[in-house]
Amino acid sequence: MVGKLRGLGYKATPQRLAVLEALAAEQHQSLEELRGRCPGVGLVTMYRTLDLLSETGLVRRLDLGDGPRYELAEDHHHHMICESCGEVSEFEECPVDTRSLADLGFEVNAHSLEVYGRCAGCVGGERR
Amino acid sequence: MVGKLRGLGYKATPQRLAVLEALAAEQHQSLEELRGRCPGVGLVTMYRTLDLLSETGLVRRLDLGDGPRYELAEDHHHHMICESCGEVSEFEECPVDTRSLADLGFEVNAHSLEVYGRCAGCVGGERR
DNA sequence: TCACTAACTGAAAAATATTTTCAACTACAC
DNA sequence: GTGTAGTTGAAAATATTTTTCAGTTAGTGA
Ligand SMILES: [Zn+2]
Ligand SMILES: [Zn+2]
Ligand SMILES: [Zn+2]
Ligand SMILES: [Zn+2]
Repeated sequence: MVGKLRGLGYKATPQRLAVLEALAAEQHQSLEELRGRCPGVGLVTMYRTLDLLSETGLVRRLDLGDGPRYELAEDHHHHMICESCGEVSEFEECPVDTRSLADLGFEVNAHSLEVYGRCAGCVGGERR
Repeated sequence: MVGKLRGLGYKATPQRLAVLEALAAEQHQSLEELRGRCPGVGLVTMYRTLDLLSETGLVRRLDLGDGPRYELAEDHHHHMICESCGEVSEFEECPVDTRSLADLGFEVNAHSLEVYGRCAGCVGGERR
C-alpha cells in the first residue's frame, strides 16, 4: 500500500497511513466514522486523502442510500442493503454478465451493483 | 400519476405536477436542471417533492458519480457511464441474476447497476 | 548526514447543499 | 361553500465540501 502510493509519486505521510488504517478497520464507513478513528488528521486532509485514494483505485466511494461511504477496494464484491434494519452485507459471487454490452459498442471497465431487500434476520423474524 | 398520488393520500398540487412534468422532459437530471424547468416552485418544495416522489417509488434517485440525479421510475433499466466523455446512456436488457442470493436468506426487492467504461464514440474515435 | 524542494497539511474562510421552522395558503372531502 | 389536514416558501439554521495560504515535512540526492 505504501509502495503503491510512492510508486504513483505520492508521499506516504502519517495522515495517509492513518486513514488507510482506519479504512482497514471496517468496510463502508462514513467520513465521520473514519474521522473518529483518525483523531489527529484534519478534516480537510480527510477529504483530500479520500479523494486521492479513490483516484488511485485503492478506495471505493459508495452510495448506499445515506451519504457517501468508503471502503478499501481489495476484492470485487457487491452489497445487499436491508430496507428494514439497514444492515449492509457483502457478497462475492458476481451475478452480473456485461458481455451483451459489447454489442452496443460499449467497452466495460467496471460495474457497481447494489441489491435492496430484506436480510435473513428480518425475513425470518420480527422487524417489519 | 395524479391518481397514484391521491391514492396514497397526497394532494396533487400544481408544484408537484410541475416537478413531474420537468422529470418527464429528460432522464437523469440534477436538482438544478429540474429547477430550471420549474420556475415558480420554491427550492424547499423541490427537495420535499423529490423526497416524496422517491418514497412513493414514482421517482428514482441516482448516483452516477457527480451529485444526486433523478429520473422517472417507469421501466427497469440500467446506466452505462462513459469515463471519457461523461455520457450516460441506458440499456433495458438486465444482465443481473440475483437468484443465488436467496440461498443466503436475502429477499431481493430491487437492484441498481451502473456500468463504467467507454462509450462507442470514445472507443471508435478521438477522445482519450 | 544534511539541505533542498515539491508535496503536503490544517486553520480559517468561503462556497454549496440540505434541513428546519413557522405563518400563510389551498386542495379536496363533505 | 366550509373545514381542515396537508402543503408551501422565505428565512434561518445546519451540514457538507472546497478554497486559500502560510507553515511543515517526506523523500531525494549531494
Ligand atoms: Zn463493501
Ligand atoms: Zn460484480
Ligand atoms: Zn436512467
Ligand atoms: Zn436490472
